[in-house]
This record gives sequence, structure tokens and C-alpha cells, in this order.
Amino acid sequence: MEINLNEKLFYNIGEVADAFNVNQSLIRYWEKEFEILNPKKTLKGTRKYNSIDIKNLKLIYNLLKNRGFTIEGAKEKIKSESKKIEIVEKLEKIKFQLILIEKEI
Amino acid sequence: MEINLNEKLFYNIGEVADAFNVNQSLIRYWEKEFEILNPKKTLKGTRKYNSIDIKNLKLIYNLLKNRGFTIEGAKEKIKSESKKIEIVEKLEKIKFQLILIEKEI
DNA sequence: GAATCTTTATATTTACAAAGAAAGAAATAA
DNA sequence: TTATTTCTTTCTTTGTAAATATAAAGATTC
Repeated sequence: MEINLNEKLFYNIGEVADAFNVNQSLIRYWEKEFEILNPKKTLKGTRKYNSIDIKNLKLIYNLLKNRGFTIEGAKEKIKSESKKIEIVEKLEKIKFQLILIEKEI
Repeated sequence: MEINLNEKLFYNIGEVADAFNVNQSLIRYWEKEFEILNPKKTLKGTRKYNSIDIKNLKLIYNLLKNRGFTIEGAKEKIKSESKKIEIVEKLEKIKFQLILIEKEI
């Protein structure tokens, strides 16, 4: 990535596409496909990407380009993501309990 | 699946395709794509699927049809599978140690 | 004659790119 | 300053390439 996506509050599509090294059209296409990708638009219709949009884009990019999911597969994955987070939270609690037990020994 | 794939030692492609409810050509196509799918052939060239082939087919089917991987993504996943198995084995050992510790308490 | 084989052609789906219009930004002239 | 021109960016819509899946043909085997 030439462009650092941590400096500004908002980025436009050109900067984003550049940072991910993909075509602008691909960013727009993902927007059609993925509900979570919903950048605000100016009155004139220009997209403005904030840090949450960037985070979601990184997630999508990773699933599609690194991990080898289809678009549909990535959608499912994202849906189940929240469930996974719940599970991780439960595991955190268990970890906490284990630490307590360890201290009792 | 109409056909139960646990009854016989070998199945031919028609039965397999039927069981997975896919086209025979798809089974052959996957064979070209996935190294792990390597059914033995009779002297005359007819494919014979044993339980390992069936297991691998289930894996491939699951990755492609249920979990939403691309073919390339599924290949990668399968490659990394063996590494995962190693990790699980290590965790099993740790579990064993933990049980030992628990008994000492 | 029903099932399978290989090879090749074709269909379908998925993922992305191109094209032309519109808007924005920047440079230049009045 | 404020018009005017010019270049760049972004827009939506439409087109297309690549990936995936299936079908077809003709030969062979069960």
C-alpha cells in the first residue's frame, strides 16, 4: 500500500483503491455485494470512507484475496463472525477461571 | 443423498455422483483440480472410489459447496490441513499434561 | 443397452474492467 | 477577484474475461 489509511478521518475511493492496489470499480462492486460496506456519500454522490469502512474493506479483502473465499462464502463468513466473537468471549471467561484456579494451587 | 456411501468397499462414479447429487463430469473435473482426489482405476480405466476417496470428496464438497471456498482457496485450505493436524496433536499433549496437573492437586 | 471413458465444446456464474458522462480541482486569462 | 479552460476523479451502466460446471460425441466396457 502506498497510502497509509490511518492518517485521515475520511478517504475517497481513489485513495482507497490505491491503498489496496485494486480497481475502483472493484471497491464499488464489493459495496453492492457486501451489506457491511456502506460508505457515506456527499450530496453529490462521492463516497467517503471512514475508519470503519476501511476496517470492513480489509476484512473483505482478506477473505477474498488471501483466504480464498468466494463472494458468497465471504458473506456467510462475515455473518457468522459475530457468533464467533461470542464464543471467544466465553473462552476468555474460561481462561479467567483457569487463571484463578492456577493461583489457588 | 439417495445412496449410502458406507456400505461397500468401492463405488463407481455413477453412485458417487448420485450420492453427492452432482454431475459425473464435476467429479472428474475435481479430480483434475485436487491432487488428493485420486481414485484407483481398473485395468480398463473405470474409477473405483474407496472410503478415503469418499472422505476426500466430502471434504472437497464441503469446502466448495457449504463453506464457500473457491477451488484455489480449497486447495490452499487442504494443504494447510496437515499443519493444523500437527497443532491439534500438540494441543492434545498439553491437554494430557493439564489432566496430570489436575490430578496432583 | 446402460454405464463409463476421454476429449472437446458450451453454458453459466462470478468477478472485474471499460466507456462515457458528470463533477471537482487546478491553472490561466479577463 | 471571477470567468474560462483543462485535467483529474468519480459516477453509473454496460460489457467482458476468467473461473467453474456441464453437456455432447464417439469409443469402449460392463
